[in-house]
Amino acid sequence: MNTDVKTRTPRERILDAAGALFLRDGFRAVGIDTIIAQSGVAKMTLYRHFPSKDDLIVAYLEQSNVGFWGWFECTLNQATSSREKLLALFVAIGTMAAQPTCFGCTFQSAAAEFPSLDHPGHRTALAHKHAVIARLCELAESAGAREPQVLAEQLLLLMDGAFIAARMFGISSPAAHTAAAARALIDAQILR
Amino acid sequence: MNTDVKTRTPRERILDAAGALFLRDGFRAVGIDTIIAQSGVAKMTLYRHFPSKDDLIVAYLEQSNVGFWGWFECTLNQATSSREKLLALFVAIGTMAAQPTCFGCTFQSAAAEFPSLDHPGHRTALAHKHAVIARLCELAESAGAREPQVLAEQLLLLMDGAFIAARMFGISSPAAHTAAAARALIDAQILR
DNA sequence: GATTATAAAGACAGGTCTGTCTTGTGTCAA
DNA sequence: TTGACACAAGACAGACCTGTCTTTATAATC
Repeated sequence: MNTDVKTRTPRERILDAAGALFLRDGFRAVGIDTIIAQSGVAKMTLYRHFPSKDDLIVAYLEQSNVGFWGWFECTLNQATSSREKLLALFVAIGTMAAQPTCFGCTFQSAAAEFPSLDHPGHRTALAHKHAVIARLCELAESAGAREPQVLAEQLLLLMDGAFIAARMFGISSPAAHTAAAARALIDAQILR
Repeated sequence: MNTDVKTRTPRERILDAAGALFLRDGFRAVGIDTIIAQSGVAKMTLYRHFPSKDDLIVAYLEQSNVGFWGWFECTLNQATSSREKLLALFVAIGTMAAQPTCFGCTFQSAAAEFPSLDHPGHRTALAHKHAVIARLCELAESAGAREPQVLAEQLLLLMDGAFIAARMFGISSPAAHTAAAARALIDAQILR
């Protein structure tokens, strides 16, 4: 990552610093002062780009969403058939979530820390999860699942279980068995 | 629930009020003042029973743990064979987690809000999850699973996925498909 | 009845949080 | 050159947080 103060705009530095801190420590636990110290930016600069902390949180979640889909589609592209794409995805999720350095899913954290469905952070996180279900449903349907929507939602449960395990367990995380579990769910829905 | 101030000790009232608030709003979001207002107890009374907020959080988690195991074993007792016990358990989890009134798993929230493995709240929550895995492993072994530990950890992923879905989604939660997913995981490990 | 323990009510201190304001500096464009 | 703008640095206000202290009332025990 390019950390040069000169070649990166204040907005980028703020979002990167806030993201790393939010992901690691949580949204409520990280204060504005910590973010400006970490990003080397003045407080007024932060509040010019993001009128409130909630606005910063939403902007960070939207940036994370973009990054997520880049990783997601890149992982799918490592396989050819839809079925193999799903399997490859959950191999990647399991591998990532089983590493002790993984902090879990930031959208889960946002929804958990801001339980109200009206909170902009919760709404952004929920929209992300709905989009994931929709994309998994496309893949499930293309792979010939009997009930694509059901398989998609089952796989989301598994994916989110792996991410929360990544946050709870350090080493020896149950997330190591994500891929095998996904294969069982897929095999139960798609005849080979 | 008995809400009579007279027939319940201050300690019980504190734990019940704190539990409801922690579960609904999160640990950091709920302040001591809110807890004492909700439980109708003086601040010094709270601090006499629980020297710090962290102590209160741990006491609440331990009480939740006891309640969880009561519900858990009671649910298992509705079936006879180990295999049917597992199925009944995940039917119950799915039903509960799909209701909009479900706030998810408080141990997940504790671990997510206190990411440090050293934090007493995180440690208590993690111990709970390890105990769940151990109990699921017993059941899986008794049910004849090829790899009981693997099945137990896969089922925990599913269970935690259902709980986080309960917290993220209001209505139309993917948790509705928990039971079917559990059945697929169990069928893949246990020959009928 | 006297003593002791427990609890209610609330003031208080010290810290942290978000968000605003001021001041000074550098940069770019007209 | 000059005006407009973005930014750094930091003081500041007001709210909220945890935890302590004091005062008063009540209940149990000797």
